[in-house]
Amino acid sequence: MPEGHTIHRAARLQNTKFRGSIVEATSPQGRFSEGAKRIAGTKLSRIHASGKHLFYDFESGDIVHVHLGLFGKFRFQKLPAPEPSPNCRWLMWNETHQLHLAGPTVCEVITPDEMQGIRDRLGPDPLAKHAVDPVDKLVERLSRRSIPIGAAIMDQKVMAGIGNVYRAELLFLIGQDPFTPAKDVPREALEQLWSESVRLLTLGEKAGRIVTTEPADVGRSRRGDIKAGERTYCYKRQGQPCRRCGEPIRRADIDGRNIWWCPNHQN
DNA sequence: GTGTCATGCGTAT
DNA sequence: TACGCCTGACACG
Repeated sequence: MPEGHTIHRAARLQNTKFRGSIVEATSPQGRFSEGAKRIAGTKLSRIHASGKHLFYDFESGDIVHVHLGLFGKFRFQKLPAPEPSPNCRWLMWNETHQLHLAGPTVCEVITPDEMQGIRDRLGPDPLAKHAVDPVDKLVERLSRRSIPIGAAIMDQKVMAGIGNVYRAELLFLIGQDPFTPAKDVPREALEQLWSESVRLLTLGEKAGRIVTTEPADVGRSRRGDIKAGERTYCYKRQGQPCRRCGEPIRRADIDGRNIWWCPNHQN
């Protein structure tokens, strides 16, 4: 389930077991054999995330760059662990734990310069520790663009880490029509967009899942009680009543991806 | 078993 | 706008 929260969570959890240790590595599926051979037996300094990109810094200067794409999945297992699946692209382990990666869009060894290039191309990341003037950057990147705001915030150069679920939920929460041209969205709304994205992705990073609803809106008393099917306001809810006003949620297509919204109070 | 869809993104047309 | 890549879950027969 890879939006930015998943990637930052992976970095945080994997650091607890791998940071500072000598690791071994293979590529059961074969497509990362050269890379695995290169890092095997070396020290992993730290793991960090930018938007949906994960970076594994090795003491040698090599960096493993991973992007999960739509299908990529990690299994983070205590040893002894089951045999890796045949489609495992990258298997990495130390004395106590193993990391099993399957189905990523990207798994490659890069240089620090290449990593910097990737990071430079990303917009502000709501989960970055010290984002500098993020709202100014949003304003700058959107002020001349006539594409719908719903398309713009999926562009990782505008904002890093937002995917299709958070897109729908963020626009719902700030009451913004997804089809408004990006340049016509007032700064005030972009300020809200930023603060809500920080709040929601932080929640998602902690919980390990996307939950955007408030307990009161789904008839519960505590966040911990929110069940599957009650965790979003819009996402995949076409035809169902808006949790805030009862209006049927609508669905449309923006650039080949589904978007859901409440036509009554997103405008 | 087959077909469809999915929380992504780069490249070609 | 379409297609390719990569996997898994689910609906349907």
